[in-house]
Amino acid sequence: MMRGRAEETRERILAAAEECFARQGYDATGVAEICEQAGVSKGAFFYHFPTKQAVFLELLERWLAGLGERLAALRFGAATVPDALMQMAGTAQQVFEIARGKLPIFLEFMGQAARDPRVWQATINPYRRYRAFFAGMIEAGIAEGSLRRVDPDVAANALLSMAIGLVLQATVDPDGADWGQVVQQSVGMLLDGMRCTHENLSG
Amino acid sequence: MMRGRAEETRERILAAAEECFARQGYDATGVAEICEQAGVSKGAFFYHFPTKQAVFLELLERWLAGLGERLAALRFGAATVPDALMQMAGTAQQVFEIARGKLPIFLEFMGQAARDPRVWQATINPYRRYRAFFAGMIEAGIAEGSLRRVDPDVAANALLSMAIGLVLQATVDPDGADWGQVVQQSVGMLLDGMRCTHENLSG
DNA sequence: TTTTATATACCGACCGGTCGGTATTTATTG
DNA sequence: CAATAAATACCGACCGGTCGGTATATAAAA
Repeated sequence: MMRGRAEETRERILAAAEECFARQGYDATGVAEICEQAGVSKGAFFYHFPTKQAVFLELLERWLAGLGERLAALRFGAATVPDALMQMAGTAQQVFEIARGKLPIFLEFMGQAARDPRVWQATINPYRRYRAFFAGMIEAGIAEGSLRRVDPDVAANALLSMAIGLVLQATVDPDGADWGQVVQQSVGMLLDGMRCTHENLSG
Repeated sequence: MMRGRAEETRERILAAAEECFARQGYDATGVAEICEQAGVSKGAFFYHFPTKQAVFLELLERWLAGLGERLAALRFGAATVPDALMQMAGTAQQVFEIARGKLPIFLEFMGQAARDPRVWQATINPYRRYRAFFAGMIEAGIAEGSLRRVDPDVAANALLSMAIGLVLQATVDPDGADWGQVVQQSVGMLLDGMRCTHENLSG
């Protein structure tokens, strides 16, 4: 019957917090506000979470885990590595549309990570996994002959930097461009410098 | 002669605020704390600035103006456009060293810009100038024959995205890499996709 | 003295978190 | 099954403390 009532309350708190954090930022969002939006009392809030920061951290972990899953899923859906990367860039359009207005929480995550050691720890490990993941893809691309013999770590870093920069711009200036398209163009241009062309294949 | 005593107070407040914001973030920094660090009373603070946010905004404007000047200065110091861009990337090393520990304020700026309309206005205009500036450089590069016929706007966007992403990473994880070097490698890789000739010796 | 500049004391709003108590669900027992 | 006990989930008033900002006093300069 009421099985999982507590669980549902937890989820409602998390959802409300996510929305508030995205709209106003972590500090500007009061616990009372989250509770009101979740239709839950303050008592319930502190029954399910020890502190406000705990909510933030759980949100962060879910977000990072979801991102990792999505990346991994797209990894094996394309024939060649450049294709896979372009396909990832292609999904950016949908991601931006879906996440519109919810994106500022990304900034919040970064900002907290730069200062709070706990948040930093929770962020940096997935981040390094992503970097290794991309480096692995580049390596595979070189092995399959679709990419030049670039340094995989450098290329992965360049790719990640661009991705981060694009997300940031889309966050701050969502109406400034068709970011979905910009992502494809930008990544495409970066890949042009890594693709294996006949001119530079054998030196 | 006490000429400029008020001016010096102002500067001390700004410097103290910059340091505090960088170390703890905007919200976590109290006016009292800024005053203490500046060796100034709260009365002096609110004599020179109407609100805490006004301090933040002036800091932001100075920062953006300084960045613009530095970019413009480097524009005409190189023979070709790719050279100029690589030279800009080269200065990143110094910038990161100098700004070490002062970089988190960049995140603060972005975070506020995503939410506060006034901060957004103060940020977006310089940002668009930078984008136009880079687009102009790319165009010049094409004209001088050192770059392929890429879309200048797209290329400028890619360049800016990468720059933003790199600064962000260096902010969150300053010890995670030799960012100065990473900047050069990443920008170099992007330029490889835009260069006209393939004289690059891939390492 | 009038104006400018800095200092001190203070206010009201607000915030994260606590606490004593209540409702609801689950387990136990007759 | 019903009755009861125990554990779980939730409520909302309240507290200590902080914060941005103000009011007012004082010192220096013009």
